[in-house]
Amino acid sequence: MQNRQYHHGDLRNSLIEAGIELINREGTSQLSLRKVAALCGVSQAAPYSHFQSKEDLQDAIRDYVIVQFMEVLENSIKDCTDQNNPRLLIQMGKNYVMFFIKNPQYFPFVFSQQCMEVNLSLDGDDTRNFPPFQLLKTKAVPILSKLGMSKEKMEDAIISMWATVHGLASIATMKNVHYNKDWETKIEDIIWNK
Amino acid sequence: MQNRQYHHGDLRNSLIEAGIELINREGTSQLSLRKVAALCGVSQAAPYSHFQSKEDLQDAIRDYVIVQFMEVLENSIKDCTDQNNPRLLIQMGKNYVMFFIKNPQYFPFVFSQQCMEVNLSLDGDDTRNFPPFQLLKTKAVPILSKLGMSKEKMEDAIISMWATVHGLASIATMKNVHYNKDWETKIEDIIWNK
DNA sequence: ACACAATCTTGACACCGTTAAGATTGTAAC
DNA sequence: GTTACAATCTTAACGGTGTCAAGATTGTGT
Repeated sequence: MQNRQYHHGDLRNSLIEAGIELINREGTSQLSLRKVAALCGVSQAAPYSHFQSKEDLQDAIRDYVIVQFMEVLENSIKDCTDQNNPRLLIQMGKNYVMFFIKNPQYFPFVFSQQCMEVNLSLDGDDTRNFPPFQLLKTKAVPILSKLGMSKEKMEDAIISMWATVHGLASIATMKNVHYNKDWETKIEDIIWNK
Repeated sequence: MQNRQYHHGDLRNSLIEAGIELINREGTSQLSLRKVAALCGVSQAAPYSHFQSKEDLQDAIRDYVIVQFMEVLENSIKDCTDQNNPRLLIQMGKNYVMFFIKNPQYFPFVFSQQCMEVNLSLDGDDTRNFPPFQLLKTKAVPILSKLGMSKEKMEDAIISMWATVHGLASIATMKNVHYNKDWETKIEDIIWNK
């Protein structure tokens, strides 16, 4: 691992982390393979030993961000003793929005492209489902079942929940949005107001 | 207006329409000044006589799309005899989502950047507010007032309504979304389910 | 007829993603 | 230890991009 000539040692991960740094510093639109390579001190074509294309690197960075996102969501409900309390869903929703308010650059990056599978239906294949929505599904189904909700209504309700928090995150992370209240304390009121 | 040498005649509008065509045909990411110029039969630098930058052209195209969008929203409620019927808000919401389902390319384009002002609060300056949200505001306030809703709750409710339909549009226009039902007939159920 | 401003072209620059060809290095087999 | 091989990285080049400077063309008003 000497003074790194040629072999970097851990270039793949370094490229991902440099990409994260670039997105945070200059925004999603400023992410480029050449800048990321330069940040890692390698030539412009070096990334192609680890990624097939820029989109491939973006996918890897996206996965990296989603892992962080999932940690936040899971931490937000791990203290709930009663896993059947509807408050659990509010907690998750609140943290969904706050994650992107705290990292506004991540929102257009995570949702810019087409790269993730989403299964909105309650039946069907969930194996490759977008992890945050899959988490909502698995947590919401038992809670709503206990409330006596039909399967049809349940599907609508779960989509509605995701749409609300996702839309709120989208709106709150827009650049020229003026809101004279504190998101952290208001999100809950807004979500409830359905 | 002969056989257009040099002076095109209506290049500014032609560039905007060519941009629209390009977005519909190849997607937002494929929009480029040079392609748009080529579509209009002018040189690569010609657009700079009418737009300061690519972003400036994008803003003009965005305005053009938003005008179409506003026509759809206004048409969706012009037949409502009772302007105080809450159904009016559902109608608008449904058409908000359907506009982007019918034109999926427009969603990432209209909401990609930072160029529009948004005032979420009920007070404050609405003169340059994002027109679709401003329309929702002006229509929702009298309806919710008649229902006896407080101003504080009203603000939350209006934000919540926008978030829900906006999130629904965002989700429905994602590329790899699987939904085994018809959006047109289900949107209303999903919105109601709050 | 002239002057001027608006409009458009040509040519260049830096940056970008991507590829081909080849150089360097770690590793496993002998 | 030497040798072969695969992985990794570099250099050089291609076409595409936004942008700017210089100058050519044209409509318009004096």
